[in-house]
Amino acid sequence: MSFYSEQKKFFFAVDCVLFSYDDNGLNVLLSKRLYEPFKQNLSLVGGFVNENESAEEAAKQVLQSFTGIDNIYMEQLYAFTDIGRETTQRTISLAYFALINIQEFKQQADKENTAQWFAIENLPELIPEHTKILEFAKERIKYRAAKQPLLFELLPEKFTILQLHTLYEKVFDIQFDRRNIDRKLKQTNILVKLPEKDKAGSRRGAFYYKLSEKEIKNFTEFGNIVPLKYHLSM
Amino acid sequence: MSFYSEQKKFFFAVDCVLFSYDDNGLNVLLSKRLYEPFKQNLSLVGGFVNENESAEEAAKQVLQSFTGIDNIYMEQLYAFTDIGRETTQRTISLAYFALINIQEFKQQADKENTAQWFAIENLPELIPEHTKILEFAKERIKYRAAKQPLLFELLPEKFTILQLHTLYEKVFDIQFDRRNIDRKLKQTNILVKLPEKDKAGSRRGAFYYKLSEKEIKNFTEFGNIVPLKYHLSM
DNA sequence: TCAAAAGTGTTAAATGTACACCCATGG
DNA sequence: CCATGGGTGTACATTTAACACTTTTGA
Repeated sequence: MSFYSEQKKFFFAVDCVLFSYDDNGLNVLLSKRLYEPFKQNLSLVGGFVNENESAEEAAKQVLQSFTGIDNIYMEQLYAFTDIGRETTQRTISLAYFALINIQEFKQQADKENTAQWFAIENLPELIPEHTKILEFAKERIKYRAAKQPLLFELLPEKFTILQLHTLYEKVFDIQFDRRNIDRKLKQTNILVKLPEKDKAGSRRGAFYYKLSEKEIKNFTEFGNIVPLKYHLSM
Repeated sequence: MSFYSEQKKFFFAVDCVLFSYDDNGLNVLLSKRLYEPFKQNLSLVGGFVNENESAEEAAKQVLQSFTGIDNIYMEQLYAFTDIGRETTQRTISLAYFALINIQEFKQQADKENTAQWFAIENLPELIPEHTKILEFAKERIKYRAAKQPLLFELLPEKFTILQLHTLYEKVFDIQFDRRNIDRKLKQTNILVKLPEKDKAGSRRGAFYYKLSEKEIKNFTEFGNIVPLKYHLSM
């Protein structure tokens, strides 16, 4: 096609901000870069998009290759297209945002063994663009968590209300009144109380809950799990 | 760079959903495609990204070339990367969303004279991907209009409260109680009442308002200009 | 003087938030 | 029996939305 032949072509990559959650709070997966520029530096996990796949497929593939997990929650974040982002070759980067339950993470899936979790409170220096992408991702997780049942992606199947509550506090970096947030969470009806208790935290024990498959289907939005003033707009 | 040389490259285009507003409601600018595939079909205005520009610059350039306007409100919408979107050549498309005051539109800026406004209620058939992009844009305008002072971009500098109110109704396709929305709009303090009146609509005449340069700087969010139930999340 | 649109206030309901006490249990 | 975290309810403040009458003025 003559019209197309006049046009330039670009490298096209995906960068994934993969979050997990543990006692340190939120973590993000970084890996050592295996190629220039910034070879050996830590960076978000990513890869080039191939001819025969969409960016979404490429991102899924990246995540699968680093974690060994197949069906990871993932959404498109933002496209970064500035020139001179990387010094050697101009590359279009499409950022994705993803969440996993860290208990399902399989380190050995990462053949090169270059990937490592870092607490988001204590990150190494990244290339400026990745720092920016991370900022977008931290906004996005707060934005969604306030409105949608998203944070469950970070927890095991069974969890206590306190675990969930604490997760909200870590994500928002704010303390929430236990009585209010617990009640709101329970009122959603997307939680099913299990007969078992987690006895680790107290003598009395706290009941485990899981997501209700049935209710989650019809469920659309939280009525303000977190106080309105902490809601973001995007 | 040997690593890069193994990677595929892609065409990279921007597609812009440019909205304007008049008595017909919201309009979108479409143009006849000058190249295959779908040559002569109507499509969103767009263009390829050049080597020496970011996607944002490319989109600004597209909008400027079709409208003659320089500083157009614009934001990134979503990247569409599916294979087989277009039949001949695989192209990555980054969609942008933009708003103008139709009174500033200069038809003659469009050298090929291929661009035309269409009421969004009455659009011709577009390629499926552009239909999808438009859906994203219609969501986005509602999402933002509910929270941010965005719709002013569609109006002339001076406007009446009724014009603004009607615009909200067209965007959301809902009737809003005049007493509530007018009061909320005025309470924001981002509106300045002008001494002049628009006498076209009534004997009494309705005061013109304009945006307050001063207040708009500090302004962040509407407290629910439109009822909460009409808010979207993205 | 009247028709037609502009302008404005009140109230009831729902929602959000602050707050404190009892419960169950294992040691 | 008591220390520890688990579990729950109430009341007040704020926000939201429904609703209707008065004003202005040109013809």
